Amino acid sequence: MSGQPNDLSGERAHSIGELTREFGVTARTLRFYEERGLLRPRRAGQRRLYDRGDRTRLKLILRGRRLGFSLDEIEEIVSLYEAPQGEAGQLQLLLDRIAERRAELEEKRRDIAAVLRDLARVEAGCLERLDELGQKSAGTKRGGRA
Amino acid sequence: MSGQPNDLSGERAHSIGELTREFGVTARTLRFYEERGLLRPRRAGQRRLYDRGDRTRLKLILRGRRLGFSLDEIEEIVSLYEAPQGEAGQLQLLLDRIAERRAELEEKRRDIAAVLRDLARVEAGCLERLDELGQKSAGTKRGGRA
DNA sequence: AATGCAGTTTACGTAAACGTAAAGTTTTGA
DNA sequence: TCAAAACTTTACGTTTACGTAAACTGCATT
Repeated sequence: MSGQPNDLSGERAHSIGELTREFGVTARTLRFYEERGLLRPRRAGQRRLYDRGDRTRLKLILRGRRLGFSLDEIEEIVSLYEAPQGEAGQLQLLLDRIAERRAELEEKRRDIAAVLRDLARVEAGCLERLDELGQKSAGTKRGGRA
Repeated sequence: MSGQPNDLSGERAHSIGELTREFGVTARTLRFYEERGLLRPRRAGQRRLYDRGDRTRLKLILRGRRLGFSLDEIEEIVSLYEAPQGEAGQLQLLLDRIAERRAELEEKRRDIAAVLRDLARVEAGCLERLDELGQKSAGTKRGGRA
């Protein structure tokens, strides 16, 4: 019903070229991530085939990249999502790591808020100044406020 | 009243060593930022002296760094804060650049929210699982729920 | 006078994250 | 069928953001 013989996922897999277009990354980048162990597409002969899971992972990777995490950190974060159903000790460790990451993310969030606030300030100054200029230019044309 | 002869700022300037301790960066980093034009401490002979303005700039730089901006981008962002009081065309350009940066920052913000949401999910799963384990262990000790 | 500390310049080294080129294979459309 | 397009591996190159080492200077102790 869904196409290829061993289409277990119920969805069509994608070639590397399709991925590059969809996500705006180069093939080199995708191969590099695979080399680093961040992606593990299956193969059809030599060719790589990316299924839904691979695409999900890629999204996570790029998200981390935009936030300035290193690939090592991204690997750690992504691994948190796919953590094994360990016993109590493992689970506690996992919770600890989650807490650490959360703290970092919240720092980043504060940083963003600060920059946005500063930008808003500069913008306000700009607008004010523009307004002044508008007044003056209007005055020049029409003879001023008197 | 405030100390040194040419203390125009009304505050004491800091040596490079003090800065490294205060901000947790190496002296190499500070010199590198200066080489890149991101910082311009004044000098007392050879020695660098960092005043309040330099420290403010450094804070901005490190903030940008934590958010994953390149030093080039950081330079651009910081320069927005200290933009000249240009004429209308300049001001409009400035507003455009502010808008661009704001868009990026808001994407980052969404990314952060997404990661935090995912982490919360994993955490919830962990806690649930821990709870189950607690139940079982209690059961083992006390003979179970019946 | 000697030592040590904090700072300086100069310069080569390095890790991360890819870019780029070469050379070969496989798929696909005319 | 056959050439272009898409993909493969291998390998060296490049940029960014510093690290690290060497050699020098000035100042404060001992």
